[in-house]
Amino acid sequence: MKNELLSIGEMAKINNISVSTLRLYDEIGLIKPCYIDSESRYRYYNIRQNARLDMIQYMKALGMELKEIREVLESGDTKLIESILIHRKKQVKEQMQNLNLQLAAISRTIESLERYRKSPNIGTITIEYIPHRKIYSMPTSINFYEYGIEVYENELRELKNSLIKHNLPQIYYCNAGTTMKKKSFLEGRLESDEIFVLVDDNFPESDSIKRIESGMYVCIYLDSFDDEPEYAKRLLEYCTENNYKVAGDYICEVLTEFSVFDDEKRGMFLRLQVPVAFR
Amino acid sequence: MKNELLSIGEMAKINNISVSTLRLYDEIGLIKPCYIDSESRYRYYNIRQNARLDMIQYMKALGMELKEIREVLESGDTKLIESILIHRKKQVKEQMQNLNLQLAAISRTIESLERYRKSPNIGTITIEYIPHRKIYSMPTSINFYEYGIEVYENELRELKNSLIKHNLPQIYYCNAGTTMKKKSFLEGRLESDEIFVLVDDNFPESDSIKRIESGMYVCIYLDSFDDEPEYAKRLLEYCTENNYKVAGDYICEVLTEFSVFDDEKRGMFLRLQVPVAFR
DNA sequence: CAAAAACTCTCATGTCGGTTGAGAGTTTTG
DNA sequence: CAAAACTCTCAACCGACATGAGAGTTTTTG
Repeated sequence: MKNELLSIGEMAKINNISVSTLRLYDEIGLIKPCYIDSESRYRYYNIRQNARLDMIQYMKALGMELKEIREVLESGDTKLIESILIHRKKQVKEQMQNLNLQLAAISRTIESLERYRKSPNIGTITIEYIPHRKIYSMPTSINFYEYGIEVYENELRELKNSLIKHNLPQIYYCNAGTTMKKKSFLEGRLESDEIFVLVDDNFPESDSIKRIESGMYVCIYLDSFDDEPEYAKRLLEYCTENNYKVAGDYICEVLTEFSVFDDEKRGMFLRLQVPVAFR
Repeated sequence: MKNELLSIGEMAKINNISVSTLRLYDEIGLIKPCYIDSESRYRYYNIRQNARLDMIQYMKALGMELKEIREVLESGDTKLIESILIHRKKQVKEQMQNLNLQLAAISRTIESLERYRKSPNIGTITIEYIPHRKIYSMPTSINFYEYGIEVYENELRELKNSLIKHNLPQIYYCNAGTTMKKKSFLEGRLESDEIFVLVDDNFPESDSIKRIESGMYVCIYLDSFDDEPEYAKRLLEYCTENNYKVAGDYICEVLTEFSVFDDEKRGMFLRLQVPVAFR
């Protein structure tokens, strides 16, 4: 081996890159060895080619694709690289936003799991302060209490598609819930009013995004939609017996949902709640 | 088609997913159609299976891999999902850091391109205020001015590997530079002292990371390392003629580098500089 | 100077999360 | 009952490599 020339292994080592990557780069024309032995087909590089390889690695670190890098290297056009970078900048910003949403969602989910593990027994009634929340909601087109779970699932689909249409990250589609008018609840009629998902507090209020005020809520816990009618009744009875004055609409909130156990049912942890006023 | 069953196309549509994705999920066991016609092999889903599909899509939105999702669904273990999520959280945070670095590097590069286009003619001498900078540096093991570009390239490799060893993002490896002691410069001897890369201002100072103070610098612009000796000489002459008192070490800074034009040389834009004191 | 070790070659395959397409068969619609 | 719409399986493709087989080459070692 001549003094000046580096074998592919040496070139790889001094550049912290793998031999196969160098071969790939040769194949796609990113960086060709300066000399190829015509008999053995061995590739040999010149140390000066490091400059080009540095450039390649730098552009890669900027997130450019190999195809783009090749175009830049072929054209030698600084305008081209600039336009690619400006485009890339947008991409990166979007990715960061997505990651932020993901991170928040992951944290929410971990918390939700913790809550699930420490959850009260089914049927427990509590009186809790619940901070304010924001929801993305849609009126239900049918009273799904009168029909089966299929109708509820359809409503859910519509909510999901509506979220997508409104360009809201689909990641919010989880922990859904439904509301019922105070009047219906008090009169013991199960009449669905709205279906919703919780969203970030910093979304501006609008037609579909509204705020549920904080306050004291009487709550009852359960683990299946099937039991909602019965437990809603118990909740109402409890309020009546204890003379709590229902101060707003009824909410059925999904705290945790793991549809992992079988295909047929949503494995859930629910909290039915009504705001109550003291005095 | 029975009332209860959804064809794969219907299932796809109501879930905003493609038919082929559903087939893939079937194949890898994420979600199996509840009924397959034994003659036509057509897949049919139940609307209740949306719950499982929702779960899948949600976990996907959290950045989980399909394999992980399958494991969670198979085991039905909330501990498993939690450990995956905790791990994923770390990943996401790392990714965000990387993206932040990328974004900064992209912006620097775009600026550098702009600067390149508005750069003064070769040989221009300026007197400029240069804000303080931070550098990651290594002493040069040989005086590369005495040897060829190969020796300089070797020093560069060492700097690069040193960066990697110190766990500094490789993205800083760009816009390298070298320094020379004030004494050497004043006596007209070309003796390399250090080789460096610029790093973020918020890195803490250490053995290898130090601060170059802000100040007025006499500078000369050029476009090739080959010309450095000559232009360094001109810089010194200029200082002498104009009675500028050299106040610190000489710096050779790479402002822009595009090794795109050929394999043999670094296509560069350089600024030689010495700090000067006015009294 | 020969044998062993280390290296390199080409070519094929796998990774992930799908998408696209071909060619054949099935269901729905008018 | 024909046409349109749908679905099936199977294979190939994307990007940026990694891995491995089997053959050949170079370098090191004794």
